Amino acid sequence: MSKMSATNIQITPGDNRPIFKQIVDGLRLQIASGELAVGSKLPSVRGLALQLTINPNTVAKAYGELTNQGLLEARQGLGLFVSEPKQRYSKEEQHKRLETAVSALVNEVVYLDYSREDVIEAVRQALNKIEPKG
Amino acid sequence: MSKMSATNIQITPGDNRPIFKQIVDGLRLQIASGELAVGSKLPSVRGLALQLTINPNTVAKAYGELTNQGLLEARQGLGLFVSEPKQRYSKEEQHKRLETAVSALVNEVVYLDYSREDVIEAVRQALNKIEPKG
DNA sequence: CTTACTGTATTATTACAAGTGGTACAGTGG
DNA sequence: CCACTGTACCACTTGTAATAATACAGTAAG
Repeated sequence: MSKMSATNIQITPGDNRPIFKQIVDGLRLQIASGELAVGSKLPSVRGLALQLTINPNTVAKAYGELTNQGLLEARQGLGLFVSEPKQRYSKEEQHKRLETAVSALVNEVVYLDYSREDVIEAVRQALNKIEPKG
Repeated sequence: MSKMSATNIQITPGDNRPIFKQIVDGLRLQIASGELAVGSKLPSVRGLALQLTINPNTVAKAYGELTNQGLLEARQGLGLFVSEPKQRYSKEEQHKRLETAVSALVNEVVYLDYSREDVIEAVRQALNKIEPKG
């Protein structure tokens, strides 16, 4: 009963993001949506690397990133666990990140044949998928 | 009367995007908003490089990217001009790009202390800024 | 024709990120 | 002790970003 950690992380070769980034993003979403509950244990660095057939260092890099972000906590010798999310950005930093992310979105879709409402609706649906009670 | 091309492109050192990407994004937005009208001439590769104190090759790379995207057209020996925007993505490609862009946004803001409505409102305002009659 | 401007292409070099591979170490639990 | 954890290195390869220096064909004006 020790193999409770089978996160549905998928590495898609067609993705333009680096592997470690795909892992970070994937886990962030799973944690945000509650699919990965607070306190649950993650697959080991070597285990997930074996499962995804990638290098353990790549997994470690992703885990380290998430640990720095405060989403994971390590218990020495035991493994990594999902921790209580805590806000570590200042008001200004948060605003800047929101603006940057929004600008990136607008830049991407500005020449797509979608109306403003189409884009906004897509954002709304994506947000609703993540945390039904956000 | 030949110096009509003073695009307000700015290279911010704090930006995590590469220089050529900043130029591409900046020009895309200026063209989309009409700030750079169709048919207007762009600063020369060497001129803009001098103005931004960057390498001409970097400007050429950005211009080449925009030309590939169909936003610019070169008239041999004369310079680059903003061309009529033409859609070159399939329905599926457009949908994929929208979804990818939206996912990236959601990933960025999911742990920021903003409500769904806050995020959507930020997107709406950013879209309104771009093309008032989109 | 000459000169000076356009975009474009090529080659070289430097710097850095991403990924793989291997090794090592401290802490934990059987 | 032994097998498992995360973490930290080091070396190597690959690809991208940026700078630098040329070179070439087309255009316009003198």
